[in-house]
Amino acid sequence: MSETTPTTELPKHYQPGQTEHRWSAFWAEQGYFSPDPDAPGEPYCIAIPPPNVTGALHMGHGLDETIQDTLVRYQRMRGRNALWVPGTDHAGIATQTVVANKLAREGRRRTDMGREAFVAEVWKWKEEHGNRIVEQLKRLGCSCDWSREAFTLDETRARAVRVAFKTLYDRGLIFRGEYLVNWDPVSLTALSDDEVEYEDEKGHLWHLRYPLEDGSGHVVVATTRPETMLGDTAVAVNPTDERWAHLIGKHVVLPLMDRRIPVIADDFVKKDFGTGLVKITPGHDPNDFLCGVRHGLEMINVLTEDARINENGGRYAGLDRYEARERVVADLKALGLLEKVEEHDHRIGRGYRSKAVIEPRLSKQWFVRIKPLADKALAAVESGDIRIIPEHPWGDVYRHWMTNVRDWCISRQLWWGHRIPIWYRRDDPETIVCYDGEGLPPEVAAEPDAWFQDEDVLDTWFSSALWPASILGWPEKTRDLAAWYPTNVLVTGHDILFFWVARMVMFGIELVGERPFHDVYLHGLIFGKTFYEKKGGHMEVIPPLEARKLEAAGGALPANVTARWEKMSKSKGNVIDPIDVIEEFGTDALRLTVAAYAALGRNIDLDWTRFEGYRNFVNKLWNAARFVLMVTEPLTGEQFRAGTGSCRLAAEDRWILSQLDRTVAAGTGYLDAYEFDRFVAALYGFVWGSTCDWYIEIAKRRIYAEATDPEGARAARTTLLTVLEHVCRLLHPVMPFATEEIWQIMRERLTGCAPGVEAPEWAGTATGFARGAVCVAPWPATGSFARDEAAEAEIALLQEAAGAIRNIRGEMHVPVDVKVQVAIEHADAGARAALESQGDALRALAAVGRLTVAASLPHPPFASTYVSGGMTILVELPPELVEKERQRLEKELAFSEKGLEASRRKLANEGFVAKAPADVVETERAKLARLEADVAAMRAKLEALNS
RNA sequence: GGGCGGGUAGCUCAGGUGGUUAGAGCACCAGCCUUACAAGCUGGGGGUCACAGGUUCGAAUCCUGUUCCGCCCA
Repeated sequence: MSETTPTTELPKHYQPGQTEHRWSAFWAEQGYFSPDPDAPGEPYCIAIPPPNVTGALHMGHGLDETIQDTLVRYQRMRGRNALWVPGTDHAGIATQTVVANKLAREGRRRTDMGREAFVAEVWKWKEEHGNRIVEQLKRLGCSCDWSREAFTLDETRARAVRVAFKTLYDRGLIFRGEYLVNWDPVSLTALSDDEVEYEDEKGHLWHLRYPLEDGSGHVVVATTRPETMLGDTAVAVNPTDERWAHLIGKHVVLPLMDRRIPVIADDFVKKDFGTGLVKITPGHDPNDFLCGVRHGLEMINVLTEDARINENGGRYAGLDRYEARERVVADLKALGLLEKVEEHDHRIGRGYRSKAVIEPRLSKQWFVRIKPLADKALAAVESGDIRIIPEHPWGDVYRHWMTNVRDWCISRQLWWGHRIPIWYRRDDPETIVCYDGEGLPPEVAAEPDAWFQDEDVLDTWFSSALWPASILGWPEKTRDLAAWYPTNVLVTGHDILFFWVARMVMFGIELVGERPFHDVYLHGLIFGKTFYEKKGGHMEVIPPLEARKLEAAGGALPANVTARWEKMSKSKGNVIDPIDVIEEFGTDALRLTVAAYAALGRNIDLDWTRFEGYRNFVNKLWNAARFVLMVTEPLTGEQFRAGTGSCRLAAEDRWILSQLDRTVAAGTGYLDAYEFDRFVAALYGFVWGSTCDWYIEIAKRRIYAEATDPEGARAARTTLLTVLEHVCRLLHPVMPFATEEIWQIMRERLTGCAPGVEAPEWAGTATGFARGAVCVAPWPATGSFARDEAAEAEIALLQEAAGAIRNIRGEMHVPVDVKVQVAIEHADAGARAALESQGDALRALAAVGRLTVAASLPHPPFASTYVSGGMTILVELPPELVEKERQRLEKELAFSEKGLEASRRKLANEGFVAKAPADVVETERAKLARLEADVAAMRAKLEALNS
């Protein structure tokens, strides 16, 4: 057993840097977070959204991980057999790009090295850098089971991917087809629809003349991409467009290429766009492609894979697409075939990694047939098997997407990833073998030279889509899988609802046979504040350090500075690095802050200054704990074990325990409902507002009066420790480190047990001290302490009276060390008794000297007055303050009169009295009566002052 | 162009099914190093709840329109 830390040695400020590593190591040693699948307790499981293996922790992770850890810790404390599986994602394009760039800086080219050598380099990189993100997750306090850490490209996950692919292939749900894909001409790979980001860009609309074959003139087509005309195979008009009806069926001669192409009718053509005539390039435009399929048009590809014109582009072959555009336009102009050019905004797609302008491209790719999978995935949400939280708007977004989703292109022309498990016969590439075992399929092994494997790898999301099952060992029927699948909740940002969440649902249902999770909790995205300074005619980004000074300075911004909330990006200087926050404020403060921001369905505009507020809260709890530990030293473990029930509790004890019970009930409800912001607010208010501001201050009196009232001191001490111990357990899920630190100090003092050592004799007490750590202590139960409305009313009265006297003292500038004489009149006998019993507390809280309470009292020569609801408080003051009191009282009077007027208006309104519910009217009447009395009393007082 | 959010104090945000004299934290002002905490304590000032209509006895809350900001889809 280790030495108990003397309270006097506890630092005045909580020091996160000193405690966090210690408890992280302790939890790991104890194995608290590595559950056995056969252990008792209903299973509870979360699969982490795997961060990119090459990435670094950002605020989005800070939020995502905090929420998951809060849930897992909460459920673990509730007695669930809780498992949180960590892991990382191989992130195909991102990682390959990072490593290729690094090699390029060393003068080595991927294409020169060859596939095997390059992939080996990526693995090397992964081994060197993959741990960084894991270490950072640990710093966030994540209670993951690190022994089950998974990687989307490791052995187990690779097998899952092969089996998934083969199963889908055998069921006809994977097919190969020629499609127009989103081609990234820089990364040289196809991208899925959602890996393309669209943005508006200024461009032009070129009006081109295509001569009619019969020499009867020409048609004018409008296009934003004139170079694609090289691949045109038709001109289309809307069938209802009377202007051009006579052209349908005729032919035009495609300029520059001298190709004869038809004029066709298709209702996708918008009559009001350009001339109402559009050129059709099935090989290079998605709409035109579909049109081409409908009309059986020839599909001509005029671009190479790196976006140059190919041999189909005649004399333009070899030119880059933008050079070709200029040349085509110039040549058409020279031929008199350029009618006009207009300014035109259009949307262009860019690869979300490479930022290259995406080129629609015809090519052979593997696809997942989505419709049958989407139907089931849709049904799972419709039936309530899967709950999307918050339902609005994401439930509708999900449904809409699932009903309109297109086939999913899963081929990626990369080297880093799961190689497509397909082999083709060299002499007949239509002969295909799909194999889900390790190594080569038998027919290939028999004749290795006769076959070749597909060069491509699978889209990273293909392996991520299997994640909730593959982390538990699927396709093997493991004990983990039996215990923890389906997982309980998937926590992620709403930006990857389609990328990932939807695909997990589809694969889970189709391949594993069951939904991958019950709940999907989608949180908002995090934005940072960018500061701009007006300089001359333009706005300039203010660099981070200066920006932070501006923000910390508070108050309004200078006139030439404006701030906007934008996606965090380094160039804007609005990135907040969670590790920096942890260094400066501590992990608990970071977690409290993001949890407090996590209101359902909202994006988060993250403000630096909030971290400080929650750092202060952690420190507040720390100091409350220091105080409690200091003043409760005389209390023995046995006395404490007897509990608050063994004490003669005062009203304030019953009050705080009653408040505690309400907090337990509310807090539990909030966590069950994923309302983390409300949870934090409730606990913050209880700890700071109720416990520190009032209970501790009131309790001091009995502790210091121990000699005359030992029983009272014992009750106060027991209550203080009880409240603190419960607060530690309640706050632990969101604030793991400080609570473990405080709880262990307390526990060691009272039980004599070192961290981790169980204390069976404490089982069944109101505390969690039987267990060796707060992270495995039981969650506080609602109903452990009585709700005591009489005590609540008594303390509310004390708070009102203390507040009133403090207000008077403050407004009248009575020095702190001067005690005031106070007389309180109250019409109600019960209230008088309550005030009498709280007299000592009131004297201490409001620096009151003599205090008298009665139904009616002789008023002193001059006093400052507070009037409310049958209570009159008179604070004796020196006569020279009479003018000040007049002003103060007039302000109070004006305030009450305003309320009185509003109340009168309401009750004078016949409609209100007739139609409002009786209890509302009754409440209003009582309010009116109270305000009338208050106002009358204040007026009388003012008159007395004036006489 | 279609859809969905949002606009509440200088800043960040609360305000489930309409009924408080509209709240909190930070910032601001005044006073306090009162032995748990100055990362603190006490008091105070500050909002025509984006705008305009409407429904209702009653609207920050419900409806319509306008406007601004953001996101998603085409």
